[in-house]
Amino acid sequence: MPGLKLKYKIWIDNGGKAFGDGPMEILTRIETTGSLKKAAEEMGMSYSQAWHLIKSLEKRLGFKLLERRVGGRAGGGSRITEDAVLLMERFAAFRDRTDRMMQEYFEEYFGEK
Amino acid sequence: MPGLKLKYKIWIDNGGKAFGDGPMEILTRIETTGSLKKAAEEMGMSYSQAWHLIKSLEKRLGFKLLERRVGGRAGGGSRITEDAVLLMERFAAFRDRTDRMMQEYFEEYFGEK
DNA sequence: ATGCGTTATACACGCAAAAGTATAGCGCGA
DNA sequence: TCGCGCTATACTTTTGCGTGTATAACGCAT
Repeated sequence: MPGLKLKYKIWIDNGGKAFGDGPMEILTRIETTGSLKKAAEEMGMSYSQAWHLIKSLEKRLGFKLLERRVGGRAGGGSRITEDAVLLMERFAAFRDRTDRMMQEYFEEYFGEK
Repeated sequence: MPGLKLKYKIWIDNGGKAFGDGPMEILTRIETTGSLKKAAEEMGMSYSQAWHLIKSLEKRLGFKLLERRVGGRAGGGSRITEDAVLLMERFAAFRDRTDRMMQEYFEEYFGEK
């Protein structure tokens, strides 16, 4: 069976998607740009979509991911909360570890050789 | 973070989904019913959807999953091939092993305790 | 030879989810 | 006090996919 590859999606759930790789990327970009709008643009997604995403995540997680600032010279901006940082660290560690294991197992069961 | 659960989807890919839990269930039901139509009905999916699914899987896998019989007393029927049996066994073993590992790791990183 | 139940396949439809559009509010700095 | 750029949110549009419908072929049994 040549060419077959393993693919998978992992997410944290609480009555719907509460966190995953997509949110991870958005939060990372908010961290560097200081703005939800800029983060969305970088990822080629609409601001409203990104906003709805963050909103639903916060609702399902039960805590805030962003500290918002509205108005001001630069119009405002957003920064990620301490809770968000903690969640991102945990998720990244979990995801990296499972990824290594999965690839190893997959090779074992479906590898060429 | 109470109530948070791990969810994930795993599939084998070759330019699109080539195998996963859905196909696994269909094939299992074909095995017991001897019919793609009956298997689809049991799962509450339309025959055309089930047929398209099997067709695309076979195309991506590069081998046949079903031995079809058209016509005859009972109208015909389908049985799964030896290749399909082998694939199902491997996938089930892989999936069960990864599932145990993932739950264990998730508890480690996100467990209450 | 006729009917029945299955496989085979094309085609049209509906609906829910995703994406875009529009509009309002905010607050600092010029 | 005016404008700019961001957050906030409702509303509209689109699109992809699941689903149903229709039609044909097949072959065994009666």
